[in-house]
Amino acid sequence: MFELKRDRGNPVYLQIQAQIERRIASGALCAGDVLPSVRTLAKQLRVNPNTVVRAYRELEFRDLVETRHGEGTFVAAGAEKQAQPRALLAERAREFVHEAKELGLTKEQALAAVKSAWRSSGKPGKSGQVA
Amino acid sequence: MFELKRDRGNPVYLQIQAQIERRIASGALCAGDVLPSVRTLAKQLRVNPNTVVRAYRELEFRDLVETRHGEGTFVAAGAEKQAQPRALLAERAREFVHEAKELGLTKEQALAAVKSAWRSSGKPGKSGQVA
DNA sequence: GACACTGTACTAGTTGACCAGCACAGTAAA
DNA sequence: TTTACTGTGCTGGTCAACTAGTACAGTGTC
Repeated sequence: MFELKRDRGNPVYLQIQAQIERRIASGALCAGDVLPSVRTLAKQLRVNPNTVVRAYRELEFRDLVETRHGEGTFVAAGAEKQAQPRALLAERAREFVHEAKELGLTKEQALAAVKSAWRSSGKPGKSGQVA
Repeated sequence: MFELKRDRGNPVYLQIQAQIERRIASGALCAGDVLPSVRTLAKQLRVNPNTVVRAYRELEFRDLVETRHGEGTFVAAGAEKQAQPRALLAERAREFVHEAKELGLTKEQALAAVKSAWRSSGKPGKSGQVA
């Protein structure tokens, strides 16, 4: 059974995504397993089907699931291997957040640090130093 | 001289904030130094004074600068010590981004991981909301 | 007091993220 | 073919983040 916490800044589609991801990483969902249809899950969670679609789509983008029009959505082959490094990254994220909180940063500031790092890592040409 | 890159997802006020912070961390700006007035800097960067105000306000919240109504904005005493751990965090952010990119994540997914970690991390009071 | 500077506060427009509503299209079994 | 399921695509509403416009208020010098 899937569960949601409805509050802003905690998008539903990301929660759905994360829950499926965890089940794949833990082995509760295996390659070939069928996921609830978008309508079924949407009804269960009392959200719009499109919200579930969005979660499924991102999982598909990362090759964790496979959707077949008219048939359903399935756990992809090799999904577990995809999901595990993700779990590792979640651990890194927790470490980063821990340090940020110790410095008294707000969530926005922590996110800004990541965004900034993302930009400057993208273009190894110049290091973003301005002064 | 301050510089901006105008693109979405890279808020101007955060860029201003980051540049001032770097100058403090590097010693280019010292305690007591006066910063450009909000209007001066706004004119120079071709943005609205309020955008500069927002940057200054967040820096003030973190005790990096001190604003005095009618006088100006100054680098706060002890600002350098505040700025240096921040630079360390930027390093952590870079490491995190590096790993995320190796996993083939998009920026949005990496940010989602941080957001998720932020939520699930302890809720010690609240995280110093600014606005 | 007049003036030129400084920061402050309120309001509004633009944009994007998120979610919902609804119609459309593919698949499979009776 | 019909029916009941499946996913897809388009559109619009709501909300928050970001930025701008404009008026207000404090400080210092003449």
